[in-house]
Amino acid sequence: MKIDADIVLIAGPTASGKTRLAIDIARANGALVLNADSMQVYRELRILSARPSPEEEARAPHHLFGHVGGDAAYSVARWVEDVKPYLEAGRNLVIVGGTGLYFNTLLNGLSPIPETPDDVRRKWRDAGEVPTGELHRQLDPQAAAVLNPGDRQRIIRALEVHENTGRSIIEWQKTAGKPVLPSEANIARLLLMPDRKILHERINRRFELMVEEGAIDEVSSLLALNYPSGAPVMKAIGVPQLAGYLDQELSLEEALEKGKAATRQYAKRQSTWFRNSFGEGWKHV
RNA sequence: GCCCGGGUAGCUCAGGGGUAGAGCAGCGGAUUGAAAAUCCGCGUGUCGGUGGUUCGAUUCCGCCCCCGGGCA
Repeated sequence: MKIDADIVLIAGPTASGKTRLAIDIARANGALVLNADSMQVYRELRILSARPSPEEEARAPHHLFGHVGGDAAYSVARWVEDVKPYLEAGRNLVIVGGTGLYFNTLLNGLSPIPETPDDVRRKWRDAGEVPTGELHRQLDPQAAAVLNPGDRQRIIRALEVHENTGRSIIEWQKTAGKPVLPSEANIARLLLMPDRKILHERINRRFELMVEEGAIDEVSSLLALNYPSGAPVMKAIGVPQLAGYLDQELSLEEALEKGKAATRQYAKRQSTWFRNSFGEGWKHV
């Protein structure tokens, strides 16, 4: 399937068929496939993150898949830095994934907030015992007015930015970022949005397939690395559930059910994002 | 066949003469350096069927059906 564009963006919820479409287009377009999925970047999760198999990767060049370790402090900012060299090289690209934030950043950029040094970041992230409501009370007035009192992750981010820069994150965010994609490029945006019922069936089947293909061993190897429990890779869908099975807190049946449910819930959040943020300019395929 | 227990939301179950709730599942929404994260919102229902009592029955009574368990 050839697409008349230098850069093809493919978005869609998990299990919607992105990988296959990306490979087809990359082959037809002579493009390379870039990953836009926040979990497929992690080396340790090939099966559970539904990363393309070695056979699939052999059908077209794949980049930014499994290229970082789960102990890395990865983020959308680092992902953008990883993508830039490919844009500068002017290659034909297929950028595929399910992370709405990554696509938004590609198209709109990030506000120019200074990077938070590790010590400041750690100070707030390690505030484990402090109740979220207490952290919310420590926010600057602007952030306090905007952030939900229960939204611990955004509260912590706002606190670290304020401490590091002396300015509210809300102020910083008023400065729009610069789009990452070059304005002169010919860009096609494709969105896969299968019917919810069909998607659920595919998700359920795929989770069982993952376990048949060795997802439990994958989790057990990951656990052996002793990464901090808060590391993003440890929160990937399927990891906590299968870890629960390995710890004998869940039966295999329960772990499967919880893993499938978590995946369905994730697909729903993705669908919400795409439905409401990816309007104009995205073609449903 | 008889005796118990039970049939209430998709699932597990609570309730009880004024047409019903909880958890899970599900649905809607937000989303600026952890984003597969994090957060906000929403009960979606012939209360097994059918007669009766009652102003009013999902609730009480009768009969029937179904599912467990026990006795034969």
